[in-house]
Amino acid sequence: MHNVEKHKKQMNKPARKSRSGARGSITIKDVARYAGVSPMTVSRVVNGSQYVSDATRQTVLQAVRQLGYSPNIAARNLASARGERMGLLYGNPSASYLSEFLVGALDAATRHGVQLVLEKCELTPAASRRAVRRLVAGGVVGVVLPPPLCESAVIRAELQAARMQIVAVAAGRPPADLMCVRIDDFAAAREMTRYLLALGHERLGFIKGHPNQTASEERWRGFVSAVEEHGRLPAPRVEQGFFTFRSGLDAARKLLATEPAPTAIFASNDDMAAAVMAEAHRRVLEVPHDLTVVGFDDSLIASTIWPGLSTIHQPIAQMAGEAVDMLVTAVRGGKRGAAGEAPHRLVAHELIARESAARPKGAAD
Amino acid sequence: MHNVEKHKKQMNKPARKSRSGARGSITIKDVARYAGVSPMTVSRVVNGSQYVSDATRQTVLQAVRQLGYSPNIAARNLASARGERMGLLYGNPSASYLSEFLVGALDAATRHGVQLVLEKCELTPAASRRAVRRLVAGGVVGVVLPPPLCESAVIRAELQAARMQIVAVAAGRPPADLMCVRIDDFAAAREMTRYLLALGHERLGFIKGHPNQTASEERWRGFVSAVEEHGRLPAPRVEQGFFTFRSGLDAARKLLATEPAPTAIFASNDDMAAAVMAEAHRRVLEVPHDLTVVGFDDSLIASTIWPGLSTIHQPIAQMAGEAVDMLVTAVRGGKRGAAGEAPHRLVAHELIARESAARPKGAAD
DNA sequence: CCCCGTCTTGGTATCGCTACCATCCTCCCG
DNA sequence: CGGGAGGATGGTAGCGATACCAAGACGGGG
Repeated sequence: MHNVEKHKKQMNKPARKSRSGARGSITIKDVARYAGVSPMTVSRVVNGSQYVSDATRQTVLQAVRQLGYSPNIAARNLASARGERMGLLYGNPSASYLSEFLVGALDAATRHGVQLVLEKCELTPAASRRAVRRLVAGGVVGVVLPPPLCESAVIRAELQAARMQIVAVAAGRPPADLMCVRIDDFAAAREMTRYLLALGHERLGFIKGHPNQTASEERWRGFVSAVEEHGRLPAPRVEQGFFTFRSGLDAARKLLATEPAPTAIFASNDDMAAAVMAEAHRRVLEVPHDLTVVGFDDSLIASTIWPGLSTIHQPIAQMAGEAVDMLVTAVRGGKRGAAGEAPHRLVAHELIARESAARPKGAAD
Repeated sequence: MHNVEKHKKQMNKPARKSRSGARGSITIKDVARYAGVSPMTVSRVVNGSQYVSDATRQTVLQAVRQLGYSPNIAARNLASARGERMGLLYGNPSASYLSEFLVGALDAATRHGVQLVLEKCELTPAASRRAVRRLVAGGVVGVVLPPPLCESAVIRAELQAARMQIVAVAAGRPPADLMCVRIDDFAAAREMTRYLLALGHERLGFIKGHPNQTASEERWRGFVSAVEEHGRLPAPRVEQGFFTFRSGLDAARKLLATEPAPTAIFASNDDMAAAVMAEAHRRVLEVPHDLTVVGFDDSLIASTIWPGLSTIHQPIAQMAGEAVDMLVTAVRGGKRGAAGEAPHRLVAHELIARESAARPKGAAD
């Protein structure tokens, strides 16, 4: 209070609010008038400039609060040449993935004041071309590429031809010249496998992911790595899957038909893990008592079904947000970096232990 | 071509593109200069005004295409007082629901040039209050309310106190004074039940939805209605569920333990239906040969699992889009309609027949 | 042949904000 | 005690588009 008076910044108290634009909303000028400063100062306060005295800042902040001022993004974007459009090209990842992804991306977009444009795209070259054309027509300057689209060389080529900035998300093993946000699929799969081994499982089954995604191979490598570092195990049973429930069902059928059957099955994603659980039930095997099942992704189904699936969690929303951050930086910085290294960001995954994993039946308790 | 020359609109062909703002992008003025018309005319063409001659329109359109012009949304919003912020308050609907919802909402938002602000909110009064406060602080003027939040009187009250426009989506039986987009849960459930009856099922089981959602009751009423209109059936078995997989599992256990067991079970949503299938498998019942299972919502899980779940599809993205349309209309039209009837929009649902439903075992083929 | 209404088109003034520069004040150092 | 560095503030000029009004062009009725 003292500060305020000393600095002669007193609140004017005009009875009527918002009389300026007649458009109803409060503008920066209203706040300026109310706080007895210039619009520029208000702008500085709102944007966190250091060149404002504390006293003034407080006065302005109070005025903002009292008037319920919120800056007009359109004007702000216009004046500061922000508000670029960013594209989000999505294929058909699982809906739960997309959902979280959207939340994260949209949040970051709002924070940066950029607009997010969604575009759906099949994996065919023709569809890619069409999608990219639509993005270009929409004035999009950068694109976020969630899986599985980030694996498509065609789409990347199309986008690069259109001189778009690209950030791939969650590609297993991305090219070095592509900006990318991802988890370490290798380390995560290794960690999960170690977890199974630590529980005492020795007869392991593994269901691989779709061969056209590099993440599949990374997860497989992680599994193998843990098995090898443990040593002295019977050779694990392996089946090829394609990330779908159906393919998981087929794989599970084969794995459980072998004799002796695995005591733990690690599926490369949750959909397939859920299928393993379904097949186990049909064979009247209790999960986790008779069979341990774990997945990867922590997708919706993992926590929907019962017992809950132990799996690897990716902070999808956070990753999407960082991808947008990265894109904004790249676009604003204008860093068409000399074709060399592009920024890669590795975020932490997390092993979520739910009810689907336990010690094998024979094990000492 | 003749038209063009007659009207003296010839393309100037300045070699260099985009020289104005040095900000890189092409502005309306560039196009105007290139096409030899005034910026206003370009604006009219781009916005589809009727007061432009065909010849001029063509010239301008070509200029737009050649220059790759795309209007600056920020400027447009600023000049035309658009670009309002709309909120999307989401609780924890299934992720797949949210995902589709976001896609539809975001698309509509982009179309209208409004910004979409996401806000997560638990169902407690405190959390609601906080969420609403954040929305207000964010300058949001209208809110879309997907289920289950649209059922919360607390949230509605909070929002109304903040003088927000509200559109509820998919509330089963919404108050008349609330703008709303939904399907006819009653009719849909009746249709599904008739479908089961038409297949020849007579011993039916039904799992109710969460009692705090009006949609649950509507679906139940639809089921009852179809059963009654058919007449002469053994009384259906009914269990209370809560829309979760776990609750479906419990309900299924009870339903399948009765003697004689139902030949068809209608769960009030897909998660519970999936649980019924899981429980059936554990009892070594083949779906659909030994038991028919149907759900409601066509959520992700319905098409993920095998056999695929027959269910009721809601056009979620479309509904979200219409909700945003409605909100924009309400906000721009300033229709604080006299507390009476608010617009309700009923969209068509669709019965999706997948593999989980078939004639009962005993039935003549 | 004039006048007026309708179709087209162009100017001008913002919209709300920030970039940029000018200014003024304060305080420190020689 | 003067000069200068740098903090704090204000003024001005747009950003790129549309709203609104004014003004030509054109054709038909009196």
